[in-house]
Amino acid sequence: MAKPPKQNSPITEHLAYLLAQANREINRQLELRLSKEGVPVEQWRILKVLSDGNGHSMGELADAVLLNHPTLTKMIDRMVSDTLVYRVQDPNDRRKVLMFISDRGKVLCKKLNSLAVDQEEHILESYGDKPTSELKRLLESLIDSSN
Amino acid sequence: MAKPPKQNSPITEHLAYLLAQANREINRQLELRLSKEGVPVEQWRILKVLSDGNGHSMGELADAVLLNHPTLTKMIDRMVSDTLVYRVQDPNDRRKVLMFISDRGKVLCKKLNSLAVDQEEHILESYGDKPTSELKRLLESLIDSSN
DNA sequence: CTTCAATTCTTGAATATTCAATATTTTCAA
DNA sequence: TTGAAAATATTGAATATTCAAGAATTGAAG
Repeated sequence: MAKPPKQNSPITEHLAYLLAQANREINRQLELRLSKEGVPVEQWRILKVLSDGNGHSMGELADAVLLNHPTLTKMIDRMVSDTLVYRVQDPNDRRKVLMFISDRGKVLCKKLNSLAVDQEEHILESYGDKPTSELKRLLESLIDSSN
Repeated sequence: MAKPPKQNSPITEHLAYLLAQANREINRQLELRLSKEGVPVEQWRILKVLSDGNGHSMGELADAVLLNHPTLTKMIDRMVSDTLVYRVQDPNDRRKVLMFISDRGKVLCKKLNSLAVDQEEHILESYGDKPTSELKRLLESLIDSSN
């Protein structure tokens, strides 16, 4: 009797790979739009989180925008130079630094938001309304179940 | 009449963000497993693609494993040093280099595959069978619709 | 109170990635 | 057939990221 061929699944069937591939593609598209304003995706995320007007600590921010602490510190350094955001020492816990968005940052953030909305709309068109919201739902619950 | 507050959707609702977050988390888990063999995820992908025994050009490989050409070149340099893969000039088109997996590479790849399968099983358990295959289906069709 | 461990952020060195330029080979039109 | 354009891979310099260590502050136990 011949062994059944232990068919090893190709890499394209792994969830990790599909996620990486989809992420890469969607990110590439978004990057392309935001490059009109010369801003990397991560900076848009930072501006968007800060645009609630509240102060956010570096740790909080790093989690929210999916960056390591040192990487975030250096990116924030650049954004401070560009006067998009500014640092304030937290008066209640002086180990912490609170980040705020500047007026210039708010103006830029609005432009970026509309570029991003363009993309979302483009996805809705080509991919469909229902699959999009279904995909979002599934991704949220995957993330939940991973904690 | 007060304007309705133009509620700007938080970043956590954007598809691009959800994909990045899910990808980061799943990739982190996979990295953790593969680190048992001291191998980065990208090298596992390379080995897996090459394990069909056929020669693959650098361009083909770069597409398949989601890496830029120069990044791939340098990663392959390391893997050649580790005798996991080797280069052969394509006899039919001498601009190309064909990559092959070595015996050592095959042995390592098998170990890595089972570590990756562990992870997939862990996801199936905590996230569920049906949501997983549904998510895969949606990701594939998103990727399709983006080309 | 004092001291020691934990938390938060930043820094500098090591490592990795990217961009632009280069070298080689092939393709194809004139 | 020749010469210019395209395709393929690599290199080196510029840039970005990461890891490990450091500085400052807080918390909490003795």
